[in-house]
Amino acid sequence: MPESRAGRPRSEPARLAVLAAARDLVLSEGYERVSLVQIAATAGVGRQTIYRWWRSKEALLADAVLTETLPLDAELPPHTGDLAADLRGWVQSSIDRIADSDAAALYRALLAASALDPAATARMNDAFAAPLRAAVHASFHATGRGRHADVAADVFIGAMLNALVTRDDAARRRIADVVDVVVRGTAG
Amino acid sequence: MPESRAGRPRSEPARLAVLAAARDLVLSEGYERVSLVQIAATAGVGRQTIYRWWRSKEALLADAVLTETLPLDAELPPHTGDLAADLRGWVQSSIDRIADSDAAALYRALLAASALDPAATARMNDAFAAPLRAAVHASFHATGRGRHADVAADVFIGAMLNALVTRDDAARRRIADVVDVVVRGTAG
Amino acid sequence: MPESRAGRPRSEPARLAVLAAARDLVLSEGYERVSLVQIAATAGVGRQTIYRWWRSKEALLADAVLTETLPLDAELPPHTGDLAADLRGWVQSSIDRIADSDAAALYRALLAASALDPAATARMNDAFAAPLRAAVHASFHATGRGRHADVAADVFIGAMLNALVTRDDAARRRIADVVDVVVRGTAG
Amino acid sequence: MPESRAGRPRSEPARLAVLAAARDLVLSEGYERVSLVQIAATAGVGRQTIYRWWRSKEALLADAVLTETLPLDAELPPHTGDLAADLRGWVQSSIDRIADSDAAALYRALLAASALDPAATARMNDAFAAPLRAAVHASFHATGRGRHADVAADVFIGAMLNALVTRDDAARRRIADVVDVVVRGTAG
DNA sequence: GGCTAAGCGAGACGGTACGTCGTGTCTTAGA
DNA sequence: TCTAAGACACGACGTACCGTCTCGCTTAGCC
Repeated sequence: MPESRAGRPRSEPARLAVLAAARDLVLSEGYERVSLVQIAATAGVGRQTIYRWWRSKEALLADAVLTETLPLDAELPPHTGDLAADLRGWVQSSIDRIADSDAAALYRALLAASALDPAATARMNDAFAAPLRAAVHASFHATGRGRHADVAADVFIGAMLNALVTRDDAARRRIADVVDVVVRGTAG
Repeated sequence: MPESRAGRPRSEPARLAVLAAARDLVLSEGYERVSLVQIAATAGVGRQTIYRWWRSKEALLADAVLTETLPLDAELPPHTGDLAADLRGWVQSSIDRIADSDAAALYRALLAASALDPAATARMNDAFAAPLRAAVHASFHATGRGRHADVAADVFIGAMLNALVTRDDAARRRIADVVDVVVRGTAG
Repeated sequence: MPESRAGRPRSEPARLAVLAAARDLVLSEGYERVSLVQIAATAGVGRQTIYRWWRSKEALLADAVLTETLPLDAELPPHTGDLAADLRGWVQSSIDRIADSDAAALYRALLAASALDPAATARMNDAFAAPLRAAVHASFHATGRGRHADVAADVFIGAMLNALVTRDDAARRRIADVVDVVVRGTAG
Repeated sequence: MPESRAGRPRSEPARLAVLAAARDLVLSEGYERVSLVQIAATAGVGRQTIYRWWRSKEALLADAVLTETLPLDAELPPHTGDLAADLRGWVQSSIDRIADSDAAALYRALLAASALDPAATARMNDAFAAPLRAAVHASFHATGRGRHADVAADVFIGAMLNALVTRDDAARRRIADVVDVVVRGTAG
């Protein structure tokens, strides 16, 4: 029995309460204005317990934001034979899910953290870019556009980032058109 | 009745020293870790002097980052008759100028600030998105693609954001291909 | 002009408010249970201001207790010709002033600090033992008992310490008898 | 029905290790700076074990200090017929034993605890004042000075406290003279 | 040329958050 | 039921920073 450790085990409920409290406070107070004291109080947890799980407030927030933001679907959109329509629906619904929700602030926080911290970038890639890229690869290879898959994924990811960071609803609605342009531009 | 007031005039050299110090410290310490005390000391300036020019640390950093990051060229790329080649060169050189430079950290800081603060978003739009969008509009209208101008601008901006935030050199190099796809996809 | 320093001068009112708050809280909460947060809040002062004046909570409490406890009278008791009566009245009133007052807790705190910290001992000596010793010296030399002055002072100080630390009212009342015994024992 | 309870019996070695560790740490770190964590670690004991024997850190320290400081001899000094000489030797050797030893810090800690906490005062009284007072009573009654016994005990205790708290070697050496003065002052 | 007023560097002010440490309780596995 | 180990809630400590205020001094425009 190698893994049984002495002493009282760490409280997973406490950890989850902290993550939930962090998410709620990022949403209600804003990423930059959350304090550990607030988080601990909201979670009903001692401050030291937070530092037992995370090295710093920064690490906690990175974890909380990543845990509480849903990763994009890596599943292929259902094939109807019409690539443009399939992608359009899938990309549009992805960005809508991100930008419509109350959690848009969490995604923006995730983006900001990534811009400032390479480590956060890697984690955002795992949850965000990589699944999307995989799905696009599958679709594009299935339709003979394999060599354009990475470029297309760049474009979709970029368009989402743009809509997210600018909060520009018009840009968000134009994402369907972006898909059409890319599908046309990668034909043949 | 001139608006010159009595008393000693504000020191422009002090203001510039503050901006330079802010930029240097963002680069050397990181956006989140700069402190006003550091900035004031580095600039050889009293703290109150900074607050005489900017309302808050946040405002100073936004201003410093924006002042010290070069806005994209709003000038139309020189027309050679080959839209794809013109755009490709212009977009690629823009992103290279941003991402190659030591100041990439400043651009990332600007992006992070925009993600967290709508006010910063507006300023970033003025300096970046708007000029780029204007240039694309001009090019696209001149080549009969006017109705696709906004979508194309979305894509170029997005691709740049993606390359910037992910620090992915491969994605950066693919931006030339992005331009080609968009030009093809908006033909006719 | 050697002493004029740059910057805002330190606030003497703030310092005094801190000392008063420290004294009040030692009296109401007990020496061991006072917290700097309480003191700062009671004094209406930022915590950093306290650390600007004192190096630590310990240093503040030592200073506060010493400042707020009245030193013994170093003045000679009025000579009536009856040394025993003069000393008796003076010693008894000294111990009564210490032990009767609400500030007894402050004197006990001072004693405890002295027991634990030689630096505090020196300060207590200045405020407490030295004046008493000086007064006893004067009286004893004036009455031909000079060579017993130090011993007598030891006894009076010790008796006071005993009454103070034991909180024993009977011992306190016996201090008058202590004086008589010493006067008798040092005669001739 | 014996009062032995079911389950594992408490570990007396653990208790003694805790007391020894507490004493050592008071000596090496200082009374105010000892922590339970240190004590437990030094004693090789779990923290809960300490709380099974003592109600609080304070109670442990009081107990440790008292256990590790030798109480004064309550035994009468051997009668030689010369009260002054007998007392002088006994009192002087008592204070020397206290103040010379490495454990002087423990006695001072005990004194400090007594000044701050009435409960500690009671314990100190049991170990120190009461035995000394009993011995003095016996001696004084045996020599017809019974009515001065309490006063004399006050003086001896006080002189010891004074020497202990002030760390003043001269005062310590004068204790022999104190005895002489008291013996003279209580004659007849 | 002196007066007035605002800016200047410096640094203390009240507050708030951070990350660490200590206390006393609780919860594991094991003796 | 005790043991060592260690997590738990709580709260104090000392530091860092923010944005404001207050010194003595400097630097302009206006009388």
